[in-house]
Amino acid sequence: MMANSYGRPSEGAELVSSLEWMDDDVSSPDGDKPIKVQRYRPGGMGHLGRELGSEDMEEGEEEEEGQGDGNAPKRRGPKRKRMTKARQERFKARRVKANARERSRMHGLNDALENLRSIMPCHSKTQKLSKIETLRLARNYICALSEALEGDQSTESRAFMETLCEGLSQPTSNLVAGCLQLGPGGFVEERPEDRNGGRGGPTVLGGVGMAVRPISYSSPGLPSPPYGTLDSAHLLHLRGMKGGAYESHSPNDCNTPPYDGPPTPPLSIGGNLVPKQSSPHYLPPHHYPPSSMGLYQSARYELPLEMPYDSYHPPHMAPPQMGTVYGD
DNA sequence: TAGGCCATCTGGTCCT
DNA sequence: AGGACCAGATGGCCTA
Repeated sequence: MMANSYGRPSEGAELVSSLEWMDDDVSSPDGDKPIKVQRYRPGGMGHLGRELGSEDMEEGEEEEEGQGDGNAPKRRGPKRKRMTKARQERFKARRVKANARERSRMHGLNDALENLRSIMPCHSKTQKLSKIETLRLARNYICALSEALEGDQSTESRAFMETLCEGLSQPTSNLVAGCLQLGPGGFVEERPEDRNGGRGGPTVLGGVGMAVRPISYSSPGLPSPPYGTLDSAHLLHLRGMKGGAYESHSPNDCNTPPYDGPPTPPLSIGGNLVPKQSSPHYLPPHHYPPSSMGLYQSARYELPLEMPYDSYHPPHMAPPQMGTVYGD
């Protein structure tokens, strides 16, 4: 079997699946026309001569009407046409073409998704956002920019970051936080507490108008990383709470249902991956709760990093510097 | 080994 | 009839 770069079956793999199926006729609620229900039996190889359904019967074989299990209800609906060799071939060809079209369609969809990724504020070629996270982030990005345009918030504000992180998984939130902190054009100013070994994040000055620091706060009752601070993504757990500050009432507003997954650590900074050990604040992956494996997968990549490890501090580490960096 | 993500195949439905 | 779109199912890959 041919395999593409993902190790998946590709061209030429048509008509091969591991499904064995049977047709059942079930009356629709109005009892009018029957609904064909396929019951899958995974793993069987007996499908190989059957994947074309009843149309793949031996030439000249009549439909199984009245055959087989005598207790089985008679098939309703129009009698199927006899399957000739020519029909078999046409059916196969049609299926092969349909598969190719479907592949092509999905590739187009993926290309569009890749284009979307490329304009996301934390686009990274080494740490690819999953499809669902790309869509969530895109939505948040639009909302955040809209609010910024309306003058409600600055792109440097904490609110902007919060909007951006709404509904995202913790790793993605951290990725966004990291990228906005150390994004292109920005530079990191080492603060005194950093030099003294204190816990503090980098301060971003200048840049592209997105110098945003993730929020750091204590949160009783919520799972928290060992270092005792949380970034803005943890606010998401409060958003869905009844009467909470982030409760959403309108499907049209920019609130996003909270992401229910457990918190996970930062993995990327400035579009690159966090080094596995070099940062004094780096927490090895096995210390994290298992979630959002998609981004973990990217941890196998070993960067390249654009900044020295020593200057990196996970977003969690940045204590609030209200009034210093934020726009609000 | 479990769980997340993904590509692919497939049949159904709708539309032209 | 055929194409586009969709959702379900499946298996591969990867990481913890």
